[in-house]
Amino acid sequence: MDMTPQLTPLIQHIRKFVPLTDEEITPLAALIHPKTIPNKTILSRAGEVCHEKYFVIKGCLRLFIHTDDGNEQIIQFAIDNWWMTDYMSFEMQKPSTFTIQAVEPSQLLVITKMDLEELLAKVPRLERYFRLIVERAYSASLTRIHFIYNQSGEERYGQFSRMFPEFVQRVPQYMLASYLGFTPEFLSKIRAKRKD
Amino acid sequence: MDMTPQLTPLIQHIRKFVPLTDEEITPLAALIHPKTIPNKTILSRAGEVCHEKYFVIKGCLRLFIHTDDGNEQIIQFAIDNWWMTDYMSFEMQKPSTFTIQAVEPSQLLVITKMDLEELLAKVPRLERYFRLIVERAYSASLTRIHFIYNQSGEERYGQFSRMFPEFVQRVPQYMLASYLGFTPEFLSKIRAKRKD
DNA sequence: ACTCGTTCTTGAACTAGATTAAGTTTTTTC
DNA sequence: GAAAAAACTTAATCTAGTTCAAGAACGAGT
Repeated sequence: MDMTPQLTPLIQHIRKFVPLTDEEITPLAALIHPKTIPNKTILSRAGEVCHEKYFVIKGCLRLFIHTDDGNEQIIQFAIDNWWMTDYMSFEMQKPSTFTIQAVEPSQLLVITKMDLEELLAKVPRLERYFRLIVERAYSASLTRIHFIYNQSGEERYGQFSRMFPEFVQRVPQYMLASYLGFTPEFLSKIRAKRKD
Repeated sequence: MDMTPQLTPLIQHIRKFVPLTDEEITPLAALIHPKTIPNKTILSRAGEVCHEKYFVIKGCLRLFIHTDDGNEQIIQFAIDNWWMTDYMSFEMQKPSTFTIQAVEPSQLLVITKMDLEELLAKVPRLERYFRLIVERAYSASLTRIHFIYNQSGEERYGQFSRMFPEFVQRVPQYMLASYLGFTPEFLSKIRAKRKD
């Protein structure tokens, strides 16, 4: 019988990267907490220290920055089975430049900096898990830089909607435009062109 | 007396992030090897598996991708005290999309995938070190995406040369242009404008 | 079902940066 | 130290994407 139904997606995710015994699940369950939040909930605010790390079970988060001209630039989305935090702020416990906010009603798992350190002390194997996770995220972001430099906005949109067709439906278009690095007006034009 | 003079910069670097006893240095010294290479040496080639991870003691590496139109797009530079590898290829042992090449005569420390796994087994604390390193690199690359989206080429160049004034002298301008995401011609114009 | 706020669309005028091509300067090599 | 190769500059033309402005469609709450 499973004592930690909410943790299941995370445990499965961890086991894709490192072995995890049943005893090791105990401290995990003690230190990580489920949290259900409505759309638009702000989890971490620019200017404040980011104290928590979030694992998305279901839903969607965005990490964005306030630009000089008063807009919001979306740097990252997190959907099912992604960890999200401001790594810099979280690790150094310095004020964050980013804001993390829900873009849909979402089911999360949350762990604080303090509890994560305790967890890593108790289950050192997880250092490896988190290393492998970040390595993937880093690789992905380098590839993203390559695409930003070498593809037109239209090509990036095409590729993105081929890779995440359902996702394009889920978030407002102006957020997609922000993430892809162009204006909502331009996205509108791209879509108009494709319709015929 | 120091038995491992070449490892000193790495050991100092590691100790900024995690404690490291003298006994733990022994496996480190046994598995990591110094390597001195001339300018333009190719360390890892697109299409082949990237078997090694490089720590730059002195010099400079670049990681780039061959674009469809036959150019080279520089994704990352590595200078003193940076690790460089194609994380995706190295970790999955799948063919790499990137090429890693020296841009100056360089002094490196090299470790193979196999030896790294052995090292991590012997000194598990290093999992944490490598995690913290990649987290920083990941944060930096997200911030870079923000700058690419929200600053003009000229602003990016200005900021880059303020942050790394010596570095701008060291590498050819067309590489800088490639890294910053515009053409060498445009960089030329920026510089002409600044001269007066 | 109506309303208010949010999101999406369209078009005209504009600009940062690309492209092409030729010429110049600097560096490397024999 | 001459010749070849690599790196940098300049200028004219062109285009992907921005900005601004105004209107249309959608959606959630009462």
